Amino acid sequence: MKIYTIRDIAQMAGVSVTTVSRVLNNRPDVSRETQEKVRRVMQEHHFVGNANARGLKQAESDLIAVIIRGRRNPFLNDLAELMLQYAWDSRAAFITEYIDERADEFHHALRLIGERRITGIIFVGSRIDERCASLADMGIPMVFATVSTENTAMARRASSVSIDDRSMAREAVNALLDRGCRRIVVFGGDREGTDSLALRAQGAQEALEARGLTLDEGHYVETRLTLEDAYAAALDYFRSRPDADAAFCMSDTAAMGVIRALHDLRRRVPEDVSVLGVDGVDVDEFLTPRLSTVAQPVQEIARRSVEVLRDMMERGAPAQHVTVGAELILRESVK
Amino acid sequence: MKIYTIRDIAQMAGVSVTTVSRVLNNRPDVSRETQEKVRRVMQEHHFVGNANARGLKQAESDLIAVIIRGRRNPFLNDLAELMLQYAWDSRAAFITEYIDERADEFHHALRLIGERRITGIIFVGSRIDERCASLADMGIPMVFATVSTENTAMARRASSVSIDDRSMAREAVNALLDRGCRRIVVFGGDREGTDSLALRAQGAQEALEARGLTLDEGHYVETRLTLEDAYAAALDYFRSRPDADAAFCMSDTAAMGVIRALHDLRRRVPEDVSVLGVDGVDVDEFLTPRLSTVAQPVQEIARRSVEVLRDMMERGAPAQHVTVGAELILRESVK
DNA sequence: CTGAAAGCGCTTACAG
DNA sequence: CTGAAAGCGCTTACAG
Repeated sequence: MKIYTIRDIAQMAGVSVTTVSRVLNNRPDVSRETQEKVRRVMQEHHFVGNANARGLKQAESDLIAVIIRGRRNPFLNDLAELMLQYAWDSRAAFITEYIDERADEFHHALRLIGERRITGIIFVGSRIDERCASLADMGIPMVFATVSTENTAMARRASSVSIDDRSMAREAVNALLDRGCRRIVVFGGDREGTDSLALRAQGAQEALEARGLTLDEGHYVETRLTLEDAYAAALDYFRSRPDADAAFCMSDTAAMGVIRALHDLRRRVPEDVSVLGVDGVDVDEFLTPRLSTVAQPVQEIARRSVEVLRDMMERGAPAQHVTVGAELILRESVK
Repeated sequence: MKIYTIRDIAQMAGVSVTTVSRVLNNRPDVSRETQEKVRRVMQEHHFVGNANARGLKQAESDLIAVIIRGRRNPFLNDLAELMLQYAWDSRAAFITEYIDERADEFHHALRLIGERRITGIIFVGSRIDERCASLADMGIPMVFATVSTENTAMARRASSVSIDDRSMAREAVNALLDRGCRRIVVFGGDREGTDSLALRAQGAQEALEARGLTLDEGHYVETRLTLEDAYAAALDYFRSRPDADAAFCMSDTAAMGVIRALHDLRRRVPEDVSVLGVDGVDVDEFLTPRLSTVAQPVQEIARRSVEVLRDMMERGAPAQHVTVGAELILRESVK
């Protein structure tokens, strides 16, 4: 078995490389016989075009990069998977690039632009890095999925598709309050800034304040939203605060860690402490107790992100900010 | 902001493109001053080389593809992640390619060879497709991670790094038998063939037969190893077999589905039914009950896979078959 | 230590 | 409908 080039195929089919290229790209201006002949030869020899050569020459073809923060985040993985599905019928090619949770997305994006000449970017689960605006200035359309850039300096240049994190968090905490919980602890990330986690912290605080309660530091636990870190943070918190009666966790993964910590402290979920997560991943309903969550509409976020990006790429549409609805799903983990 | 080429840099630095290329590739034969000058210009302009052009020309550079079956499998994701870490200090570049669980890996590999001119492949969690041997004939070294090709027709051409699935399964079932379980059900995949799942089925059967028990069809449940399918299969099975006292599941994910089904049927784990999984993913110890498992040594599999592949690529080493040890970890889900 | 030139495998005006 | 030729941005002998 050998790797054939377009030139080999041309020779074997008795046509020019130009013609083979045309067939390869499904151009209409090739006679049916020629087309069939070339196609037959290509198939016989398992011909696959060299993407490097194609990418080098054909700079105007669309190549979209989906940059995903964290290979091990099931929610983001699901989202990326769905995007690729929605992208399937698009003329553009998609490549996925996983970056470390703490990596610099600006740097990675810049590299992909130089190295692979990508022409559009979807950031999945990224932080908001204002430097990315300079990429938009290069004429690279981009959309941030799951986080809103609407109230940032790059609002007019970078699109975003996200839930309304703030009102979602308000609603979530309200649900806990409505069920009689009063001593609510929040497990979240950095409260500064304008990213999803900061907005959720604000929403939670607003809900509490509306009922005359406060979210003082002691009831806001800042942690990475991983199993390990959330578990450790929860163990630590609940040991000193045996009276807490509910936990609002900013990811389902964090909620799992928190629940395990509560079990270890012999506190029952939901009888003693109600636990509510965010994201809505598959595993939620297979846990014991089944995990309550604020489910993000993954399908819709995926679909809209691809649509918005293509609008920008194909029609030169301006940046848009799409807000999609989240759904509060109460299961066994909430009383 | 503009995308600069090596030519732009050469012009700005007052040298030839050849020299810029040399600096870019850290060749020693460039004077220090020239080197610094060029490097400065590159940095100032955020220069990033075009990977297409490089890949087109430099066919002899090493590009390794890690082909992962299933984007949503946490175990395989972890494995891939670790491989990339071990690969970090290697001179070769790695690209990851996720393929659908039921996709044709041969086809994908062939495409990558043609499109990207990859020079080595690691199949992560793949089935054994004998057609892949023809890729080996093209001189593309390959290693199958997590599944052994030792007793297949491609043993001499494709390496593999895996646990001893058969004896591992024997040991797992023995552990259940030792704890007094007698009516053991196995949730696994296709029993035909020589892949990991078939080997595990054999091992389980051997363990039972050694004690005069049999693994007849009724106690072997064939299912996809997903949460949903394992859950449905378990619900179905345990409804008609209320006397089963243990379940050996061929993945931790499947075990989670099985446990949830048992809860729904009001059967206690482990008091009524012990449950044992395979893989050893992070989430296991955060579940309730904590999941017992046969942990695969991910780190070692990742490291050895990269090593074996590099041996083949750099030293032309023949195909090797590495067996790594699995570890039985008994936690709360087993009585 | 440095540069001019050929060429990797394609695509795309351009000409017929 | 078809082909000859230029060129995408690099790397790499080769010559100096």
